[in-house]
Amino acid sequence: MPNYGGSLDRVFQALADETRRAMVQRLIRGPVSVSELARPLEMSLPAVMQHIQVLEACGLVRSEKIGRVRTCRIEPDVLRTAEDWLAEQRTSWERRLDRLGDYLLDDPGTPEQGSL
Amino acid sequence: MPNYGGSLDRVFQALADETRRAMVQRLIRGPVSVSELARPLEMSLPAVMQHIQVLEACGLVRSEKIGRVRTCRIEPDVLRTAEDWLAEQRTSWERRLDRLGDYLLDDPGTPEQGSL
DNA sequence: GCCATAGTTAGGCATGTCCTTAACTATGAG
DNA sequence: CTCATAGTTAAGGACATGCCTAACTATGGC
Repeated sequence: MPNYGGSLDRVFQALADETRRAMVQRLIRGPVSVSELARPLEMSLPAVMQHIQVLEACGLVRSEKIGRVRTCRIEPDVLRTAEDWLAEQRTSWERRLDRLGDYLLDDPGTPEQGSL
Repeated sequence: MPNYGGSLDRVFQALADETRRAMVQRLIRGPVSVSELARPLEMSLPAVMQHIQVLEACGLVRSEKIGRVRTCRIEPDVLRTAEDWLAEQRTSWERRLDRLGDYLLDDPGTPEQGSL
């Protein structure tokens, strides 16, 4: 069972914004400069910068400045961390359903309750 | 390719809080009353109620009041929606890495750039 | 009917988020 | 050097979030 630290807070928070999800989807296709990232977005450059900072703060994105161009790239590990947490919940749910099914087949007396 | 609507905003937002993730984990184990949900949490009941409302608003949780007890249960579909989005990003990333590998093996001239 | 239990509503406060404009720095082209 | 490009910093405004307390309603046990 992974640890997840407090980092899930920041990752899910980062992904809870349409603009930042669009940025992630763009960066999945390959590294890109700040102004290239900003181009399809209808907002000021400082606003874009702030989104990038949120993505960097949670480790979803890394960036490097060469000359006057900052190039951003995705960091897929953190994306995986979030996916893992969700998968863990889903499998817990599925295991519970299985146990519940077995139980009901065995002794169809009392309905479900609590941890079972 | 799924649609995801604007619902991902609310789901990720809901999951971006430690307390609400703890609630989800508890509810995965089975349906539970409001005060039972509140017990392990160090906050007032109204605060717990507000968290439940957030979880219900994004469809992660459904609840039903019988007598004076409100019983909450998880709604796993929405959890799956979030997981699907993340999986989609990851597989896009993996496919891109594959294409990149093929390309570099084929003609190791120009480095990666843009959509490739 | 009386009281404890379970939940709800209302109001308020501190902090966080998302965006803006204005002014600024640094780099590359000519 | 001069100018345009690429990005950055600072300050502030509008609104959302997460929590609280106080006061309230509804139900069930006796």
